[in-house]
Amino acid sequence: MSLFIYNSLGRTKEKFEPLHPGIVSMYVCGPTVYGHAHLGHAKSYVSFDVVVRWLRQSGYRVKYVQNITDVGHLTDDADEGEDKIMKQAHLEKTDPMEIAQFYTRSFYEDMDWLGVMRANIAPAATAHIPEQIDLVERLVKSGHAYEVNGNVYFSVKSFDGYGKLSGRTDQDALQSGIRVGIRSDKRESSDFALWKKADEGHLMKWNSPWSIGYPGWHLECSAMSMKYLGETIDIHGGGMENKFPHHDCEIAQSEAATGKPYVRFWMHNNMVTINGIKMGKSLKNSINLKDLFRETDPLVIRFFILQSHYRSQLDYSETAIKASASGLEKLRETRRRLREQKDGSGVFDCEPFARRFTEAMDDDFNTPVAIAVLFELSKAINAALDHNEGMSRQSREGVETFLDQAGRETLGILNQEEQNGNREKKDCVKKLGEVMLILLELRAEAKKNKDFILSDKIRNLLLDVGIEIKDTKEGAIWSDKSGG
RNA sequence: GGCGAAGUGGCCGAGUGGUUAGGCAGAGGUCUGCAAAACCUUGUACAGCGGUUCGAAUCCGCUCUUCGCCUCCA
Repeated sequence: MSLFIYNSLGRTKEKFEPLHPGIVSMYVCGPTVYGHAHLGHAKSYVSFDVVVRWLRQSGYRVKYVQNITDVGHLTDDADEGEDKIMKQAHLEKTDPMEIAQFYTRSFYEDMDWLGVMRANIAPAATAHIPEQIDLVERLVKSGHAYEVNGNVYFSVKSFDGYGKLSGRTDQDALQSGIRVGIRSDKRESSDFALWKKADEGHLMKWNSPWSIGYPGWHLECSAMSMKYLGETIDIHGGGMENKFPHHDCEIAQSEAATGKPYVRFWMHNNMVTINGIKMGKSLKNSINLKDLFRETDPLVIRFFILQSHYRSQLDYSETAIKASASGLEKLRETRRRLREQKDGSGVFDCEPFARRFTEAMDDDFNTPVAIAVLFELSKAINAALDHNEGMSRQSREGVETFLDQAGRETLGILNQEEQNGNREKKDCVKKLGEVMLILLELRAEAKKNKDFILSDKIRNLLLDVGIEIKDTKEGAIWSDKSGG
């Protein structure tokens, strides 16, 4: 069995083999940190988190780099517009670096809630200015870039195959679409900035051979990807909206500088929409994760995201989230039930499910199908446990191992207990268990005496504080549903 | 205008040339003091119109609609 990945470059699924056997180099475009993360960020980073996890499950050593863009780029490639981080700094009456730091921390906080594992290296653009200057120098020397008035531009004409990723290869057609009358030193309007001279009052600026200024907005990914992963990497991921111009520019400047292929597999994840319209910071319709987490278990959000394919648009609605919450709860319930189950004699083989799960994941990370397999497994497990013979110890352990590997390690959706199990809370949890035993015993006594008013009262009052009691054949069991 | 993606049952959402995706919601049932959970049963879906084919929702063409990119954006 082998892994197939949809490569945006070529638009087909291709068999994945890393450049160096056993080791995968992977770079994913990180966030620009000038505001709190929203649901769109969640979709992107959860999706790539699962990609990394699955590659690791498949036995690869993955070197995963995800940058933090802490330089505010201009809102426009035509030398106009404002620097977003600087703008936010003005708004918050502080300086750009504080803005960047604040929102970087906020970003990681949200990603932690979503169970997104940290990248191996998370380089900041501002910490790699020399590397970026270096790359620009290489391009100037080789004739792919030119300097005018302290600004340096990449000459698109000098690079054959510009636009091959997005399919925008006809530069003349592109030019005609670009509005006229821009004030710029560019030779061609499709040329893009590698280095910009800082205006008066621009706060984030560095010395360079050309001017005191700041790097162009495509540059950091190329420079940092090459520094940490080499000149040719296996996988580069990012949002679809970055195909053009960002990724096409990255390819051009990188390959022009090295003469080698920049990226072997390009992966692009699709957008989150609300009522069919793209969610975006600029559109002011984005759903802030911190707000969302107030009402919804972050892992429900993760599950909701993984229930659709990463290359599909995901339409947000409250009813869709609720449906996901119920679905995930069903899987969690099965996981819990399995854990509390006494040994029986029935034999249960989860191998067919494991095989189908692997097939789904190997088919371009098809998490919706993988999750469907878990639902079918859940049904089969429950049916087996409902049966008088139950499940033998060996069978149960086999199923638990698979569920931990698939649901927890790979998809990251069945790890609630771990999240709740903060060290400092351990003692509390233990005490709660003891207290619950007492309550359940009292309730059992009431039931025995047919005092259903009292037994129901105990159950209802506990439910009010988030503890659910269920009567089963083997007596009452309880679970804490309040912990998120 | 150029480049690209997509239209699936009440909702979300996979997939595919002929055989059940899955989840949520709904209906009926089993179990239960009741509840919850679980299980069983239940849904003649694939935008429209042509064409290819023994057979298409799946391939081709046209039409309609939606969305993304062509300004920063996950």
